[in-house]
Amino acid sequence: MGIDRLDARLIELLAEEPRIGVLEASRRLGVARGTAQARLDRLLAQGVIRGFGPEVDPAAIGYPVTAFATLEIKQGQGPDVRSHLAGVPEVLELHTTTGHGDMLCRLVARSNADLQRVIDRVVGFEGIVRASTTIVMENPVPLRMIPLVKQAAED
Amino acid sequence: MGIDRLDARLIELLAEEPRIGVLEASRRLGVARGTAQARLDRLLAQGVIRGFGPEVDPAAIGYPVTAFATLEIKQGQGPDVRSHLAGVPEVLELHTTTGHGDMLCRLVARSNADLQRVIDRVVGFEGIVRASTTIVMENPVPLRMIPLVKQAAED
DNA sequence: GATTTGCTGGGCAACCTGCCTAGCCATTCC
DNA sequence: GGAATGGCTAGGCAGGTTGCCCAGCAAATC
Repeated sequence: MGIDRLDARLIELLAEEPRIGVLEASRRLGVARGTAQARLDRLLAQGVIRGFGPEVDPAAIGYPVTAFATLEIKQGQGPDVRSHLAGVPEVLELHTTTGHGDMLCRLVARSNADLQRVIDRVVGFEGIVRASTTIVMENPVPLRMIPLVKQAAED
Repeated sequence: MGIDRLDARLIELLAEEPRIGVLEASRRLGVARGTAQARLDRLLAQGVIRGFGPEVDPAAIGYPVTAFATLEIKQGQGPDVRSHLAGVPEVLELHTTTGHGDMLCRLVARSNADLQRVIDRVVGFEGIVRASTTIVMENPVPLRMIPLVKQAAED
């Protein structure tokens, strides 16, 4: 039910050069095509690989500013706040966290000035008590899974 | 240099069904294959689409716990802390933020108990003054770009 | 010892990709 | 006005890939 070294190498390979396809991957891994095919099918079936969606860079479409906002929610307003935030395109993701009924969300904006508009829209909602925002300056480690995948394969 | 409606629909289509390929996409969009091809090439060249890497679900490979840690860094230790964190597989991403020389990082762990080990490893480094961690309970809005892409197309 | 599971190596038709051509149309430039 | 440019359509072609199938084999399991 876990993941082995072959799986990890497959994922790694696909992460580096997503366009190669199963056949080429099997060649590089030194296994039969059927094997690579079967592994990939299994990884998809198990949900290890969710899909191969295009990774869009918000900066490249005019949203170079990223920020994280911590929201304090009024008791029992969780569901409403969620659907409100889900309706804001600039909210890229939303997590509910431990603590004071808090949420953490990732925002993007067209500029620092525009961020104000986004934040106003985010917090302009009955049920959000308080919000604190931190702006991202750099992203030294962009979202990555490969090191984790490698580690997971050692079991 | 921006993005138009056709681009947005293309991205949307590829996000929903990444395996369809250019030909099928062009059919569904009602344009010639060459057009879809050219659009996709341009999106890739411009960096709007970074790639089509596999989206791996950490939970499915044994890391169901997600947390965010805010780190306070000692003056001038930024670069060292970065490379330290880059070496920890459980650190999925790292941002430097405004404020007190802070960083924000996303962590995963095998369990709540295991999270302690991860945090110890993260903060067990000369240069990190303080760390505060919040555990993610739910993820009502998983990372998404489509709404933003649609909005960006309206310009 | 018998069965199951996973891998290999190969084959086949259908399909897609990368690349190219030619014509068309609208916008832009001289 | 007239020409050039850029983006789209429509089609063709060779080569590679996919999806699917089979038989043989080895190791692990019962």
